[in-house]
Amino acid sequence: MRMSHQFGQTLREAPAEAEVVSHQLLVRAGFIRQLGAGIFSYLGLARRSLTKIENIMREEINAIGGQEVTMPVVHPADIWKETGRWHQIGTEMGRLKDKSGRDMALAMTHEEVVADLTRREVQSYRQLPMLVYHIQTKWRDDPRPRAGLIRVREFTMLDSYSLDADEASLDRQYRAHYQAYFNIFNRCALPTITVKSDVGMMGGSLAHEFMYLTPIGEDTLLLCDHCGYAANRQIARFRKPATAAEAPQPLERVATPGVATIEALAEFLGVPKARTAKAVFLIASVPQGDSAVDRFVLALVRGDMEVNETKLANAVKAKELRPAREEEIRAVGAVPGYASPVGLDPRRVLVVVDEAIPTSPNLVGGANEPGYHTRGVNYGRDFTAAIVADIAAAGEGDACPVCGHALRVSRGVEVGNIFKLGTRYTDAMGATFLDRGGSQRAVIMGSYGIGSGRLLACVAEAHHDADGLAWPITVAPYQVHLVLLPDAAGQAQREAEALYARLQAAGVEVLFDDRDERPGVKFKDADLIGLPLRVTVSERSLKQGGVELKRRTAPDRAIVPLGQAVSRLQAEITALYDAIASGVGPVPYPEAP
RNA sequence: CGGGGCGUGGCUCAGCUCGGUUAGAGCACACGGUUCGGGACCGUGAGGUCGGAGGUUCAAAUCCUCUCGCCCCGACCA
Repeated sequence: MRMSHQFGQTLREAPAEAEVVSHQLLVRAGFIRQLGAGIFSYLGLARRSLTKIENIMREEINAIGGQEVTMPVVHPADIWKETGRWHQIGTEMGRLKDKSGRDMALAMTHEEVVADLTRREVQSYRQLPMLVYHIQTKWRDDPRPRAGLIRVREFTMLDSYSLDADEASLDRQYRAHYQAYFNIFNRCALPTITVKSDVGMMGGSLAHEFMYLTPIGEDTLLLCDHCGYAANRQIARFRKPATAAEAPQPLERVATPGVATIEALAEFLGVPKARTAKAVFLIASVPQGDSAVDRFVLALVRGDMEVNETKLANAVKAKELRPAREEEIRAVGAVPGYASPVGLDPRRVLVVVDEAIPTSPNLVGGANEPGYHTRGVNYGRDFTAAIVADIAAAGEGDACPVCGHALRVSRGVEVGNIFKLGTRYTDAMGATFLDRGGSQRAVIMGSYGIGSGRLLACVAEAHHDADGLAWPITVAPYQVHLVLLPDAAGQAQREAEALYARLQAAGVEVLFDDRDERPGVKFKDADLIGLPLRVTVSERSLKQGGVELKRRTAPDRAIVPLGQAVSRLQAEITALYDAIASGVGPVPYPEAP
């Protein structure tokens, strides 16, 4: 490609709205342009990198038995109504009507389409297992797109769907993806870890997320450096410090004027926070049939802990949780700041307590009366809960649920995830097969996804310096940046043109800077675009005996004779590929629960 | 959706508080010249419904109302 005719120019300054470095650099280097909030065009350079990423995805998924298909971006709403997600999913789904007024949906994901295909195509266990995948556009009307390509509304995703006759077979496909995904990320030179994750709107029984650790990440992760436990904060467990067993004390009302927080309460009464109970009020929207009903929830955790809303939502099977408003709290007879489940009407309040509450005797709770608390509150004797579950949030320094060592908090970007879905979609849509014994059963599904644009952005985050991008060769839009610095005699031009032709003939991917620009501009642009290898042809280099070769990530420059330039570049390219290949290999599958 | 911020040539911004000539600068772009290995210099030039609509006023980029868009912070996801 000749830069003189490259569509899209480099920018000296990034647009003011670009905050994260991958966004700034991808825009400045001419990879992407924004059309609207979370909507981007991908120019030539980005397109080439994305194609490389997607081909890596194809190779790895083909290698575990995947068959590439293409499923539609626009769906009749009917299939989404069949699984109930038409109603369960809110504003995030893009909805439209066709000319006849029929409800249509923009694809957010493709479980419904896969299940529909499956019920048409699969009749027998003899056809299973199968794995279909595609690389296709999705639309999710995210409430808050941000950070360039990290979080967008229209995006392209590799998603694969496994179809199995039994759990053991699903498990094999799940594990195959676990490895294949690491291969994909390793081949893109993006360091990732896996964490156990919430199953969210997908449903299902087991899920892992692949995380690129970075402070700009939106997910909070809990990691154990000792045993390797890793989980998204949404579901992270931890060992809760036990409180000493003691005989139940009688209830005692104490005046605590102006003491409305746990901090203040613990200090006022001189008790540890672990001896207090914290009540949090929320309104849960719980699906019921095609609609949802609001439940008033009192969540109770010990004062030394926080409520984890994802865990709580799962415990009450809510699709949505929001904090209760003050008047809603008063309406059930509780008092903000002095609340307690003791004495509340269980018909109006769904009481959910953390699992640590029943084993923590003689807590201090609110008295449901301004300015008063109650000592000696005991679960079972003074109140009970509709649900007892783990609803407390893990945080920095909490004890690892597996080995007890301190957990560490880190931020990460979710670049991929894998789900064991089970039969949620195939049951709903009647995708069944006849098993060996002749009985009809639902196909068991798994779904697995990687966002290609987000992956590209993460690679940019991981590989750049003060001068610009520095692509790993597997993702770089071109392998070689050929820089021509013209001379008066025209020799450099002739040699550069000849080298450009020979490199192309040899199958080397070259970006040829043939523009009429000053050297400084060309070098700055080369660094900004970040191709792995740079070759300069100039009067100076020719005098020194050939062309100048430089790696983007190293300061050294070498003069290579013209006759050896192609073979030397090929050797460099091979070496760069080999270096990345050496980082690809089997990873252990975490067997621990 | 709640909170905050910003919309002025392709990009970065000034001008707005206190209304008043033809709305400015740098970068980028075109032409001429001098330059030519790390984002050159001089000259000339082109390019702007000041996001949009309505209002106040003799007069609006500037004040008011509405509206659209974008960014950031909190509840969701590849």
